[in-house]
Amino acid sequence: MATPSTADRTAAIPTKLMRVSVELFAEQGYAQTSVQQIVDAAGVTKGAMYHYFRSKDDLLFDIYDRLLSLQREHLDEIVARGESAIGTIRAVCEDVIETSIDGLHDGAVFFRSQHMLSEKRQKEVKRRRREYNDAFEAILARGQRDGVFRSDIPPVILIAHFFSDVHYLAQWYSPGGALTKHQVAAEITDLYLASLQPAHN
Amino acid sequence: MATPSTADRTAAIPTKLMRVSVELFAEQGYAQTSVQQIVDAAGVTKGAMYHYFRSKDDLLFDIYDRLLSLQREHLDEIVARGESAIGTIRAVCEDVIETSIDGLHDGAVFFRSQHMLSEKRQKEVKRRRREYNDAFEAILARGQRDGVFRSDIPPVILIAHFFSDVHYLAQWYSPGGALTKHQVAAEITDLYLASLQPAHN
DNA sequence: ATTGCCATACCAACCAGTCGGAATTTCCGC
DNA sequence: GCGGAAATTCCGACTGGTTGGTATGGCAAT
Repeated sequence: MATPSTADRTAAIPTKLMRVSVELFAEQGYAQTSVQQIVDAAGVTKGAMYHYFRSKDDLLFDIYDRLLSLQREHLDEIVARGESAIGTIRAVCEDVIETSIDGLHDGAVFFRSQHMLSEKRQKEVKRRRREYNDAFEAILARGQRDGVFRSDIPPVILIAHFFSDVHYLAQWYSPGGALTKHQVAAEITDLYLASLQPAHN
Repeated sequence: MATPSTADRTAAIPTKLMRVSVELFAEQGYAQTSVQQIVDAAGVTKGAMYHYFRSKDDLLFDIYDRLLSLQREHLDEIVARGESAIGTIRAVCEDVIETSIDGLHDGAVFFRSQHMLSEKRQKEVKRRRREYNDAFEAILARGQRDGVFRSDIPPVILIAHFFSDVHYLAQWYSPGGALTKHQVAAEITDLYLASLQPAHN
């Protein structure tokens, strides 16, 4: 049959809604995007949307949930490899950047629309981000014990110095440009690792 | 007299409105802040606000205008000193960070609410930011010619690597914490300069 | 016939911006 | 320095339009 099965259809609509809403949120911002726009762009009606999502807020939170889960998953996998501190940091750094480029839209929404979430969900997002931070800090600390990372700068600054690049990506990187994501990931990682080196005497 | 002079009064209300609106925008976001909230917090009414500002948009743009002008001014002053490329970059870097910390609220609004501005004003903001970028890039290029900065990484990445830290500041830095702004400025600048160093052989 | 899926019509809430006018200050001729 | 007209500053009720969310009902499948 030409028509998709029921299971495909019911799965297709929520997916379509999420894809479309991310794009619109990234382009226009969460507040500037009306539910009507979303459902129009997705080719359905409000009835369908409110059947699958309890609120517009849910649509936004799902973006966060997806990204947070994905990054956490990747981090755990890389740490589990048991490489050296430098190797681990390099792998994490490159992976996060490439992943962020793959989902540039998500990233843009992520960093701009936190305060649009309900108090409760903001807390949730913060908690999971802190978890990620802590895991990252642990790798840094290991490198410092091993003497391969500088210890003269507070960890909080070292961490911020890394995440700032990831945040900023959506502000300047354009997939159509001259730089491939692998290049960007490798080069930013290089810069970061260079700044982590202990002072040479 | 106990009552302030006329000149003070007429200047006081727009100033108060701007101060209050920055705080509210930073806390709740531009879209989530109603004009009513702003005027209530400022202790005036809508009539007063719409007497001094043509729209809510104006209130937001003024924040951008102020910050953009200030930063540009500082940059020009530092470049005019005619120091070495390294010295200039260091001074610019430290100054931008300290200035950003002084106006953390402004920064938070700045980086989150660009898309709330009218198309025209977004263009204007972009233009002025690009001007700043170009001036910054010129300093980098000079350092590369002098051989004190690495040349194996595209300037656009070098620039992004710097601005990302400034952007991210409002996300993690808290003025009440253990770190002074001078410390933070000096240490982030250190990290940046370390990553700029040519590969040692 | 009952249940999940979705369209259409509708609503109550809210919000940026307006408007007529009141209060106050500034200006100016004398 | 004074009287009053003109201009400025500010008030607050009101409006047109939009929005997130709901209620009702039809349709298809089990």
